[in-house]
Amino acid sequence: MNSEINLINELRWRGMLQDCMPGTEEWLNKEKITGYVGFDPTSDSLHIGSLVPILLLVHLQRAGHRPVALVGGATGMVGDPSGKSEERNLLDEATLQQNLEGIRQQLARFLDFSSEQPNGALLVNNYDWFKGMEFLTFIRDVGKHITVNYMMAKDSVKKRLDSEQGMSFTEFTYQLVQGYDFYWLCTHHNCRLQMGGSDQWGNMVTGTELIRKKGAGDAYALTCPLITKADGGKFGKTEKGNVWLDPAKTSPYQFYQFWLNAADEDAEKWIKIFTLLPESDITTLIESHRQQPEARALQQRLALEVTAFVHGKEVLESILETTRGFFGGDAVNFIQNTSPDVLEKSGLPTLPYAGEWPVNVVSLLAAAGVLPSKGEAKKLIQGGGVSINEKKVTDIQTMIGDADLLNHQYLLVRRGKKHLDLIVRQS
RNA sequence: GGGCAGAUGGCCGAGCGGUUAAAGGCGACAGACUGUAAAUCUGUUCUCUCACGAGUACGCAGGUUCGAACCCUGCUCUGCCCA
Repeated sequence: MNSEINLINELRWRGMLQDCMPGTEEWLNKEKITGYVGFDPTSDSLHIGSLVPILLLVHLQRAGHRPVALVGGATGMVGDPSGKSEERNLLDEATLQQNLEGIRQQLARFLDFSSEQPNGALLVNNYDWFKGMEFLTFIRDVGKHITVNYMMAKDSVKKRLDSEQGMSFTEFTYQLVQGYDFYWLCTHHNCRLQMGGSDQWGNMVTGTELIRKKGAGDAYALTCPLITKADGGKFGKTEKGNVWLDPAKTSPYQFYQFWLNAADEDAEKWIKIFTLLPESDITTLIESHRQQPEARALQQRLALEVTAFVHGKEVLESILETTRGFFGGDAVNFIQNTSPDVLEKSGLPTLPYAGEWPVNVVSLLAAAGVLPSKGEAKKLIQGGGVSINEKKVTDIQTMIGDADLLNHQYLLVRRGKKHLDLIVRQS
């Protein structure tokens, strides 16, 4: 815990500061404060996109301030229109509960929640203060302070008002609901800072406005840029969908691969944002990477740090070993000389197969689940995209039998260049 | 309650009686080139089939026709406008 860290400077050089309200920096330097970030319980796991707000809290705590993580049990029932072109579906209460629990557990990894710390983290759920709230109370105590004119001026609202889709009253009200969160935290925990992605700016400002109007004093807001990819694609997506923090949803091996595959340009930005490495180390890394981009030192370090941060050092070890084995040299040889234990722990996708034997490649790939159907398997093979045990399969008639098994049970299937699956034969 | 517009493949968006498994774009996957990069070029992209082929599909349900995503009827949903 280093209370000498200047939060704003720290965020600034890392490229994590998009905007902050005037006076925020002076105020942060003057005293130890409490700040919060809200998380959306739309799924039972956080994904790497939410890693950014998590890191905002981590930096906050490292700078000696108290971080509060708010899970939106109430707001999740409403749905934030920011950045959404369509009205959102409402979640039912049971799903929401389950999602909250999942998120709660994940957050505990990254923040120090111990109550002995003067700046120990706090986890709150806005459902707790909204569940007893009555409609009349809300419109009298909250709605009265903010004009509709003010609310309509927000980008998120304006955009939807102009669209054909329109916007429901529920979503329109969202900024007030979130604003009240801020007010509640301000009055109950003296929390006067809200942080979040830049799409949250409007909502956050409404909160500070509400706090001021209700006579609770000054409050501040700080946003961080949304993470982008150099090629314009969506950050945090792979062909399998979102990259999750939950190892059951995205295996640590895939997680590691995601970062390792970062484009050069992205890697430079991401290593500042997603790791806690000091500035001097990062400068050196970037420098050496520019000298020798093909060494991929930057991507490797990025993948290593983030994987260790999310999944722990132990898991990382086996991933590194597996990755070296598979991409470094002789993958077939590697499998033959590696204990099943290591292979498994790395989270390399293993697929059991217990069907007919010997078997046609196409049937095998479909049956084992490497590819969704025989048709797919065939197309890929014909396109030259499949190899088994590092030998390209050229003929869809190829038969696979005992002679092909590694260690009497494994088949290494490579789809494209970098998708590996291990088929395990069950006899 | 009244008027208007609309509902097409993962998304956007053409089609408006046969040659439409449905143009084009985006996205996605693969190949070549590379550094497990980016950019570029090429191929694939409803399901099943080695293939010939077959089966499903254009909001839902019926109908007219030799033949319908396209025409008719009813319904559902969405948006806009009026009361």
